[in-house]
Amino acid sequence: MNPLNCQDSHAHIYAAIAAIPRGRVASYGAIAIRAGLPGRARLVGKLLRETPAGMRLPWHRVLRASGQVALPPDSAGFREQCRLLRAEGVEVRHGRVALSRFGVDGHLDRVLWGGPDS
DNA sequence: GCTTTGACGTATG
DNA sequence: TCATACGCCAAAG
Repeated sequence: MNPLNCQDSHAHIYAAIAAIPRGRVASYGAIAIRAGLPGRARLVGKLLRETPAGMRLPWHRVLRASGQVALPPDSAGFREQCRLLRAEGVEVRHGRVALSRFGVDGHLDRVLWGGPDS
């Protein structure tokens, strides 16, 4: 395979995140899987960390598998994420979201997220 | 080139 | 619910 593969991975990850419906959330692992990189959730986090501010990406919809926000509770990013989520109608309790209700990778919804038919 | 670090995940107790 | 252990891999030192 090409050494340029990692670049390709980035594109897939961005696409996966951009595909999260408004008012829903997805875990890093789910993003990784959708990007064709199972088991590489850390790469997703790495990428988001390095993502420039000018990027129009719904990064706030990406949470841990536990539903917890992956940023330090005392950081500005944490508050920003909670704010953006609530603005979309997602309930955030003590830095956590009920994936059973809002998670795209939950049980509801390969249908909701996968697209029209997948 | 080896070691450490990290916006993670799953398994166990 | 919390803590510990291990797997994963790119980037930085």
